Amino acid sequence: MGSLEDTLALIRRGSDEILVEDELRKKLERGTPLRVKAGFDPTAPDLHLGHTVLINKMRQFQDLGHEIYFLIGDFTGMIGDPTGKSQTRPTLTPEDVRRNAETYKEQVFKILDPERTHVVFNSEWMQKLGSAGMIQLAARHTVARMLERDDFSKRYKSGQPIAIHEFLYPLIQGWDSVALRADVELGGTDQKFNLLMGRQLQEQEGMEPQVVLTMPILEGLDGVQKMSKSLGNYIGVSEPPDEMFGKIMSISDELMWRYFELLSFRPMREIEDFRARVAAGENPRDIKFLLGEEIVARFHSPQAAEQARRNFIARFQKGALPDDIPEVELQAGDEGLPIGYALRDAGLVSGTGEAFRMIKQGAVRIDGEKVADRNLSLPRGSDVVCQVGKRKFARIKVG
RNA sequence: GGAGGGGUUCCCGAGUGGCCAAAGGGAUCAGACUGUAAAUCUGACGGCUCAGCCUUCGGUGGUUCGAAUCCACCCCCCUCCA
Repeated sequence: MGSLEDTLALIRRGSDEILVEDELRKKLERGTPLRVKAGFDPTAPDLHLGHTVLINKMRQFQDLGHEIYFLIGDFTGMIGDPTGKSQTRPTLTPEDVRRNAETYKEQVFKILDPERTHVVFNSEWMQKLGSAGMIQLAARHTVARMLERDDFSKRYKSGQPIAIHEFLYPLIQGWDSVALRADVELGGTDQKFNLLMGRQLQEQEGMEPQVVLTMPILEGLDGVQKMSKSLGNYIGVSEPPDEMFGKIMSISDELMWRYFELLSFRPMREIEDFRARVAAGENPRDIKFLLGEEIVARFHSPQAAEQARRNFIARFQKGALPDDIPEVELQAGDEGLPIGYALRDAGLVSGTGEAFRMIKQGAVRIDGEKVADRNLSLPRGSDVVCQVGKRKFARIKVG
């Protein structure tokens, strides 16, 4: 480890805000490992790259020798974090929460060192708190102050419902920091309110308040909304290499720089150099290849990354078929299998209505030949590759 | 508890008796152009082998030849007052 200033610079990289940086400096000066907390709501069973922005930062703290508390909000998960939501979220059943939490644990260790990570569940102390304790906790904050939170006030002003239990969420998250005696809490910028709650509660408990470090929210594939499972604009860390690579290639050039900044481990200096090269006329696609390879290598392997790039080039630049086309065996009557049913049953379209629409739009190909006749039937014994649009393929065998 | 406003297709949001499967926007999908980019343009966008038929406008029942639109009751949300 270098000097204190080097450490601070490293921590600062990519972060949005550090509250309060002087306090962090003092904590670091003590030389003892800090207790670093980050909480995750077990609502989404799959981690995506958006989550990894934060996890990467946790990893960084870990590498600096600090103690990481990976908090799974199994208790709060039953409430559903209202942050950034325009409406009340449905609560999860204990079953959902438990199952999702398991998946979280598996996936997070693709980045964090399991040996040096404390995985904790907030139900541990929240269950003990009991209803009386919960009421005392609720008494520590006022409605007016709660309504200061941007999304609450927006919802309130625009006439959207806010359920009372949603007010409890920030309080519980803050109480988690008390229970863990956290020195630092990491979270997305949208978590700022909740993170600051921890400082307040810790001070009330006579503890030194935690330092709050916020990380930017990663935009999803659309480049506008935040990456999230429910919006479908995400890249999951468990996705197959080709999928992961392809999704990265589909982002806009502008968004690529954002991804470099938040997801790449390359030094900023190197990224600036890429920018210069693109400005000088280099095809941004080739730079995007580098990003795609780095990400795939992180979650799979360097070999998989290279293969993904080759597959991508073969498929989209040279028009080759993907090599992992799903096979479907379908039964036909004497007259063969009508194309509409074939496409539907192969899962290429949602129904025959969509099948006909796709045919009309010229999106359907069989063995590379464009299909124009909606009354076409696949005869028995057919073994053909059907394609709908650029991305959906299936090998259909008719029996 | 009282008064008022509202619940429309994935989302937002028009629509107050037939011309409504329901404007417009967003999202999405497809085609063109490309770098599977982005942006843009074109088309589709409840279901169905589809020039037609079937099922939708919080729920249930009613009025009517005909209801998203009118009536009754119920459920839910919001605002103000208590």
